[in-house]
Amino acid sequence: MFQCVFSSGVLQPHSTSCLFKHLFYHSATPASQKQPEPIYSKKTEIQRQTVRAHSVKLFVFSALQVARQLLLQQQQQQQVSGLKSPKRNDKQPALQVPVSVAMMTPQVITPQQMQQILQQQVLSPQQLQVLLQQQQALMLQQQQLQEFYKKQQEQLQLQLLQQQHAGKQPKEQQQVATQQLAFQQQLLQMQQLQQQHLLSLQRQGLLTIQPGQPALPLQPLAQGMIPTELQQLWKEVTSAHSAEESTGSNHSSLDLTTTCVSSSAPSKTSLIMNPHASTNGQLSVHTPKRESLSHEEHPHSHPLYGHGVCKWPGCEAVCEDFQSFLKHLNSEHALDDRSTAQCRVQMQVVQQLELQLAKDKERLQAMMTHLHVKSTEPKAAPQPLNLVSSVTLSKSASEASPQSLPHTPTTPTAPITPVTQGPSVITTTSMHTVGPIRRRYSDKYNVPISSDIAQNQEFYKNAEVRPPFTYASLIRQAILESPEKQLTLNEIYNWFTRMFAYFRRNAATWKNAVRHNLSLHKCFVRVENVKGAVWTVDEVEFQKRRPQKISGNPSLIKNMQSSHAYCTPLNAALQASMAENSIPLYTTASMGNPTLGNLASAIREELNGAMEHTNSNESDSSPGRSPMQAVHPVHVKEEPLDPEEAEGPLSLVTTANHSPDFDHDRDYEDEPVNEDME
DNA sequence: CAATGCATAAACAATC
DNA sequence: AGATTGTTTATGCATT
Repeated sequence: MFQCVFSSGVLQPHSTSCLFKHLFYHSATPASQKQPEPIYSKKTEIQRQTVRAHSVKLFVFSALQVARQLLLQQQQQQQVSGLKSPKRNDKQPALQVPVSVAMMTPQVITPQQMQQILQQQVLSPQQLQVLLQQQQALMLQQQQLQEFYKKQQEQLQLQLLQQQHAGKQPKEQQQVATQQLAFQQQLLQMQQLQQQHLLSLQRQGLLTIQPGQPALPLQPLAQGMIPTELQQLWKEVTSAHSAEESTGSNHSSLDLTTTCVSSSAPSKTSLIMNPHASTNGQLSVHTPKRESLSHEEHPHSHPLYGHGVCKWPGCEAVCEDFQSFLKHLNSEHALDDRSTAQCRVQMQVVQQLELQLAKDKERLQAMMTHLHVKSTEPKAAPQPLNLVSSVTLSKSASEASPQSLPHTPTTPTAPITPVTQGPSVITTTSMHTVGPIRRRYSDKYNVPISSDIAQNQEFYKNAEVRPPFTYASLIRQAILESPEKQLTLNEIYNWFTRMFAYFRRNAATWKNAVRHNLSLHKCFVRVENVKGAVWTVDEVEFQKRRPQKISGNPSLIKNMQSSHAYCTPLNAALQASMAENSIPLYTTASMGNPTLGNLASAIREELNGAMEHTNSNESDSSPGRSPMQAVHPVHVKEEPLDPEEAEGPLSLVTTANHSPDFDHDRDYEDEPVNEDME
């Protein structure tokens, strides 16, 4: 199915966003895989046999998940990503641009992942919240499942013991184990959902890590894929597993234990670990000897002991103190077939997870590599003109974070490179307070605003990226889009907030600017109406105001159009979560979607002097109709990040004081702004 | 370096 | 009276 996805299209060489759009377009079907139902449906039939398998597995899963999280966090810390994020375009299937097979490495991305990525790119805070909620729901489900199974397990444990006493032999146990495995698969799926979800979030984080430093593209990521801890963990598990495998099934427990005990390296004995252990990269044994050692080294931090209970899968026995826990461990979880079976199951689970993780990493890497290459290669911008970089950074921003300057890497080697320095940490707060920033729009380059907005509508709506147009242009656009070609001031406000996420904060600032522009420019004519006053546009004046400069330079236009696309909106929630994890994250204020505007319409509009407003719907419904792209292989210039990201906390502080409306971010958050235009 | 364009801030008045 | 709308001035930055 997935291959079908990638084999179905022809891709514009330049557009990462197109790729994502396309992928997203095809991702609807795979989404069904996310349904946890199968687990439930099968659980009843298997549960009787699944004594501890699930709990063991869950246990290991949680450990591995933590490990994976650690891994991903470390990846982020390495500031690798060079990925730009595509815009989410689920509402505009018409905009889907086919992806060429050549561009893709079909095996690297699963539909699920793709969809998740797509769904989570350019997330608005609301979207992310939903996702997080979903994840929480998943986790909740799992918890409930776990509890349920533990109950079942207690009963089954009794049965099992009875069976054993009654002379049941390993053979039957193996059968049980097999079924346990089957059940594990189910739970594994669920776990994978969570993991992928997490992974996606982390990817998002990766993607949001922004360029600015040409020299550090993907290598760090590739090399840093596997944190030391995880690698070690892997090694441990693998070696242990192989050790176990090498022994007869009947004696595996003994051998396994022997291996553990005899292991000289403390870190070589951990078969079961809890999240804490994995997080710390500490490995410990569950054998008595090892425990004592572990205890000495890390007092009361036994992987199998936490919150006063035994963490042995399916046990949960309450242990007053660590000593009693050790006693309990030695007495209840001594070497026997049961413990051995649990270990085996666990190892298999771990291996599966490792495989899955490896695959995911591979895919991620391939994706990033692919995107990196793609975005890099087409860049042939004749001039360093870039829309975003043309934006003026505020003084404070520049001073505060010189490295964060969104300068366009016009070199082919530095496309979407992550910024590894500069404002290393941008807090959620700072992200939200992108506040009054002085920046220059590229409006002067005459990018056809209507087509740009139309093409990137979803992007602008969700990403807090400042549209690369002047207030005057935006106001004009708002007015022209209205049926009556006239709007009240409030309607103009609403258009701004509705069309651009960016204008959902710092209302006082930009509203003032809007009013200022309306009054200042002759092209805006105030007309007294029955209900009050409306604003109209005097196109002649407007055209006077903006000399047409670049009609003849398509590449410039292209650059303009694509430039702002590579910025990724910082996901507030994501950032918050990262902040919670103390992950130094440098993110951008915007996430990009390189939706290249429809150049044809762009040029047309350009030539027409934008006199005749192009219907935005028109461009919406014609995805790949850009002749210009065909004629001129699009050169996507690696545009710099939105300067906002470069702003950094300092800028925030400096501007915050000036902004009377500084803290009114939510002014428009939930405000329905649909009165006009509809 | 000056001119220009734009963003931002703010004072102020008129109106709702 | 307070909020909104509209005008105007000032300032700073970037581009030309």
